[in-house]
Amino acid sequence: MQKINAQKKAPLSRIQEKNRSLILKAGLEVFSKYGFRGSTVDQLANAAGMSKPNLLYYFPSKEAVHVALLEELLENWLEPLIELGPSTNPIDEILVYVKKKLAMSRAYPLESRLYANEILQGAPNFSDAIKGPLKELVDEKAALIQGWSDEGKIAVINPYHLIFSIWSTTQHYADFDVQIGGILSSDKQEITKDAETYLEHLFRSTLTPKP
Amino acid sequence: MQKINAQKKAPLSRIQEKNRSLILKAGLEVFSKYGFRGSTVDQLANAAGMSKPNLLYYFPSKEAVHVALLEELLENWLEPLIELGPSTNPIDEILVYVKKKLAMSRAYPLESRLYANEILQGAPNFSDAIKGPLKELVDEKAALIQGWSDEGKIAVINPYHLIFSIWSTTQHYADFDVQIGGILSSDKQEITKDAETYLEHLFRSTLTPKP
DNA sequence: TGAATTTTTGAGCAATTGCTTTGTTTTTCA
DNA sequence: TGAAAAACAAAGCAATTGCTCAAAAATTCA
Repeated sequence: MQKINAQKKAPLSRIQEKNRSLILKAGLEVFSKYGFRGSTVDQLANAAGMSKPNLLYYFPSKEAVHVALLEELLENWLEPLIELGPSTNPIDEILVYVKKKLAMSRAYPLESRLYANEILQGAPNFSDAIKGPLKELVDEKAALIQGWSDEGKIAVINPYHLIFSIWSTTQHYADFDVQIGGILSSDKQEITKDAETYLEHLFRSTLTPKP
Repeated sequence: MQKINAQKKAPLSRIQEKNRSLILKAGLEVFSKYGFRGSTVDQLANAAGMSKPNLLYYFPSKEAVHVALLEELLENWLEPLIELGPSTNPIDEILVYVKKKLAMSRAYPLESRLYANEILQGAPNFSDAIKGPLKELVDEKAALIQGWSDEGKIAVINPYHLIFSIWSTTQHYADFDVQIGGILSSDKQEITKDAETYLEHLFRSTLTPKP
């Protein structure tokens, strides 16, 4: 258990780069589908196209792969909300955020499901991130939105629950993809278009102040 | 593989009744947290307070417990939507549905998570239900809502995506419970109250036709 | 009561789990 | 080129998996 120099950042050879990314890609596929406990190292190794011991040569354990994925995920997850900022037109500013989140659900459905799986299982590897950086960011943006509300630029709404509803409606298109595909017969592109139209109407109506 | 009399409905003794329900309760707790693949028969038996072979005396396999739970779930899941029907006040009719769904998320969070887990994993035991009864019901109610929209009684919206947004926003309070609890400091009762106020505003604004 | 039936479980099975050992192959670079 | 280092994998480890067996304990009911 020696770990004097916590980071001995040997700059990663080309092979290391490639294999670590193969493993992370495989981990994303497998963990997002079966959750941490439902996934096996064999599945990971197969999906990554390498032997089990070789996978464990790059990551010390199954959990290490999972943690690495979650850390990477957090950044991308927070990014669109970070970009939400002061604006002369708060409604459009919020709608841009909605559209970015919807686009992310479409572009990165596996990431969305990985996240959903982790939360569903009680966030055993993520509760620090939730109570720390995520909460701070949400508090900050909720205050911003509350300000708009106080100024009468948007309707009077609870900013936290607004954010929750943006998350839930947009991520739904990734997480419940199978359900939506079973109910709607249109192709994905059309579903996405309809979703965007609907969500634009949904949040614009909600945010527009009443006279 | 004989199965001449498919149903030999011996009417279940008191012991059978009790133990089957103990097992289903245990299955709900375990499967809703870890998904099917992430749950073990040992966990089920422990949660049910009985030995492993005894559990398997009542259900032939781990999968049988899971399937039984999903079948039970489907009915309860569809019920509130079934009740959505013709009304002279469509907006309130839909808002009643929203409130019922939110109440269900609060009363039966484990059921919600069981469902979410199954969908996330690709609905291996549920895709028939989705493409069959669920789709039919949603088609029917979407037509009803479309009618209201055509008559100008509610705003012009895509009824399918309206339903998806009701599902996602309400179920979010069960499925992402851990995340919400990490962000909000208020107690559950207050969160539920705020959620209800917010969702009422959200869907009323959306559904109210523009002049 | 007591014989038949139902319920329960300790022990155990083959297969799978996460991970290690041990050694071979490939790559690097002096 | 060749020796050191890095990359790889066959075999195997103890523990856990889903499930079975055989027999004991509890219950039912004539």
